[in-house]
Amino acid sequence: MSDKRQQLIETALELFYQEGVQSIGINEVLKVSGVAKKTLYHHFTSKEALVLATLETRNQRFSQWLTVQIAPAKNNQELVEHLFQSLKGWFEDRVEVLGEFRGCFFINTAAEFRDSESEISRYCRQHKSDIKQVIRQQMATYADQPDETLLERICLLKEGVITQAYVAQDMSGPEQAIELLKGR
Amino acid sequence: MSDKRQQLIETALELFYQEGVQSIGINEVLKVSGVAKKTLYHHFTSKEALVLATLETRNQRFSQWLTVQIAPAKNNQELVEHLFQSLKGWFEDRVEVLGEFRGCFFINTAAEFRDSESEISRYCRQHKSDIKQVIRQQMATYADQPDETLLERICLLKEGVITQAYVAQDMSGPEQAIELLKGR
DNA sequence: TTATGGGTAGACAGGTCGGTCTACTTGGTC
DNA sequence: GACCAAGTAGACCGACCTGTCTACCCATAA
Repeated sequence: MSDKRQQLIETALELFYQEGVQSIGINEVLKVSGVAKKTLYHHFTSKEALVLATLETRNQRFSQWLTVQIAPAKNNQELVEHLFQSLKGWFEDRVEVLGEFRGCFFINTAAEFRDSESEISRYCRQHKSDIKQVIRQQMATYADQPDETLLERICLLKEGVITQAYVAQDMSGPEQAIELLKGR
Repeated sequence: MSDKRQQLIETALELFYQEGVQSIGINEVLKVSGVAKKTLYHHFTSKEALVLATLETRNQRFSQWLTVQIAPAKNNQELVEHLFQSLKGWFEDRVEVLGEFRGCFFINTAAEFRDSESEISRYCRQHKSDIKQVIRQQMATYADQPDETLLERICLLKEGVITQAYVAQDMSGPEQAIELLKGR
């Protein structure tokens, strides 16, 4: 992948995540990245293609980060602890690779593109199942049969804590989720 | 309130909720409502003022609907049951007053307006505490001291089930939330 | 040297955006 | 009838949007 292509994606991802895909036009991406318009259209057929590339980059980055965060977990209790404490670190801007917390890029982007059959919405949906798979795979490192019920609950609470942190500016979700899952 | 003002809010709310605030320009609101532009600016100083009016209308509508749905609850277990089954009905388009399900208008709008200090974001935040109060008040009808921990958990799971229903198109959240809260 | 690929600045096009304004109509009240 | 409030159609404005295109440059490989 070329330097310019990467530079465009990085710049666009940062701007889109902070401000919103529809709030940032391609001229702003070009101005901030210092790349020429023709170069942008050399690498991407449209703004949508650029948006999808930012989603893919974010997906890989988030998946990798989470994979590392939960890797030490040797049982379900540790998994829950690692996962939600990691999310808390994200909300509190302690994860540089994920940028200043502005909620979940995928939730936000799905909100901006309401047509659930659009490629962008479908990609956001895919991200959610990708993350579920990341968690399931970690469960599989210490259990023959991952606890599917627990997995469902973790994913449900994950959406809850993220949304609450962003919309309500309430960062207490992770501790609550940990306590709640201890009850089972 | 005048007929035209009400007509503008209703039309804008429907369009904004289905498509997104930034995806619908005022010219589209005018075309669909059949109201003249000068009339719109007679009633609202700006598009933002119209957006805030739609948020208020939605807030009242959702609060009222939820109040009615959970009114029969005589204990925490019933409250949880009524609340989450009501949400499920919403997701499955069984609540006409809330329109075709497109997630939470407040979550979506907060995603479209990323500046958390904007009036719009602050209103979305306010909505979340208003709904929390609706639930707390219902708890107070059958308990001297509402269970604040349960209330927190309900709100957390409420965000989770809504987000998951919208982004992941997974409507199984409410049953999971009910089971999870039974464990406490 | 030539060809190719990647890149530059930025003008241009057609369209939409939010908001302002002209000129006029209608209905109700005094 | 005069006045006021609410309303109409829609032109206009400046700004911004996405995408196309001209004319040109630079580096590398053959």
